Amino acid sequence: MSKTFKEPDCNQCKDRIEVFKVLNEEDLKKIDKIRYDVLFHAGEIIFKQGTPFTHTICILEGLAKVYLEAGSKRRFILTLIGPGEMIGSPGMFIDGLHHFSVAAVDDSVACFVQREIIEGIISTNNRFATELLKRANKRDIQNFQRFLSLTRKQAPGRLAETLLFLYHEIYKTNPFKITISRQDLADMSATTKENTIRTLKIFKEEGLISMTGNLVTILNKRLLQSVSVNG
Amino acid sequence: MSKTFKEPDCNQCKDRIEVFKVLNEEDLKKIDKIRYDVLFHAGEIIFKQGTPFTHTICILEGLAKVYLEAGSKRRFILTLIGPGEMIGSPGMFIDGLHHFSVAAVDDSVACFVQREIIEGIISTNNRFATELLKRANKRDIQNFQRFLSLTRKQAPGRLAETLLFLYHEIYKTNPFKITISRQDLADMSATTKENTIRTLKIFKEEGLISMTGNLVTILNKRLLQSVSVNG
DNA sequence: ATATAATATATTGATATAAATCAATAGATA
DNA sequence: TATCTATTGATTTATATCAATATATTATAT
Repeated sequence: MSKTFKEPDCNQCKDRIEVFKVLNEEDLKKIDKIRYDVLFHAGEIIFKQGTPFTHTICILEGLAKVYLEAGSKRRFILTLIGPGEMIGSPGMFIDGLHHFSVAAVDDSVACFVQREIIEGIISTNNRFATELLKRANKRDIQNFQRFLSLTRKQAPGRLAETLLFLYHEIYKTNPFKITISRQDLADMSATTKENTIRTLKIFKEEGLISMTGNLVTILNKRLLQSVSVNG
Repeated sequence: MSKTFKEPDCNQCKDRIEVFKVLNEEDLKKIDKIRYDVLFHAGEIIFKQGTPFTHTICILEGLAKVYLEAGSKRRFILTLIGPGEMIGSPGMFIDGLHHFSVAAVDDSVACFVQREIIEGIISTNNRFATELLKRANKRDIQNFQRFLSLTRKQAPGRLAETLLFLYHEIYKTNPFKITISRQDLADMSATTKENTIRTLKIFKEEGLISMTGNLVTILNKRLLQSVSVNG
């Protein structure tokens, strides 16, 4: 963790972060007053699972991974988050703890807002509460998809899904240069790094993708999608 | 689906359903006015995934399973629900569709409340909205646990978890007579019925449980818990 | 700045194993 | 009697694990 600074104002985020669109002048002022930005270097931890949940964050620049850990074993990456999303914590209203860890993948700037401020707005601005409920529902639906992926698909299907997610949701260009490691790809696809590498090789041999170093090109999106869907 | 009737009033549910505790007189009146009960026989479907989400339900009597389906393949049981919980749908505020199916396991009575009424209360009673957010967070935390179970534990660990869930959350006595099938046990543990039966046999041989027909006795809870935790 | 050492990440191969699948039979329920 | 659920056995297979090497990245010293 390094530099603490403060510059972009909240109106920018009102435009680009879905749940903030319903905030009024007053709400934004409350946030703007106490918010601050922190620069994280690639690899640094932003939130640690199990620690007190004191602030929500928004990634203003860069990319972060949100993941579950348990014991010393394997990690499970819930999602990657770039600019445009607020990261709260399911610990809000429950035990006041973080239930996942968040780490910077690229050098990233995160905006910190005290949890109490957000809770206050929830209790006074009903549209905001409703917006958060909507977001929770979206997350539920995504989680359901994830359950089906984990129980019905085999590893190649899940890896194909991960690659399409990276293309559609994160890097948005083709080809794209991944900044996450092979281990991260594995942790997103619920498999091992060895298996991931082997499967990527097969994808290359079958002409689904090309991949040199960290530059990925999706060559046959239709087929990749078919692998993703049919498992 | 059979008999439509109406008798118990909402005050009973205000006491026993967490999210209803914050409802005021007026809210309860709105609900009481339009609610109705339906008796479902064991095996009958209450909600079908993909159909319009028109009513929330509460199970007043009996037991229901909430599950995901995809294609003709395997099902994934998200949870079992008895009296004391409201079943909404993540389709609320999103696409107005059900994203899971619900079926009666035992003969069950379900109370139906029009979705619009619930949505109306959300928009006027902030405490209710907050209560639902809290519930969404709880669900998130449970989902995280589930993700870890699916990715880190092997089948015996997940089955042990299922048995303990049945004991702690559903039947609450020991021994308990399960009303769900072996296939259901498998669908809760993300494995096959054959594997489930074989693993139950091992649990019996190792003195963790005894099981004759559908009567389950947890003999060594400590060890069963250890299997559940360590996978 | 450049070379070299040290460390982390990526890759390939060989092996072990949990668990799915297929198949047949037994038992329970309608 | 017929149909659905449960059980046991044999076989296959996806994938984890272990082990070794290669490549890339970072740190350190000259």
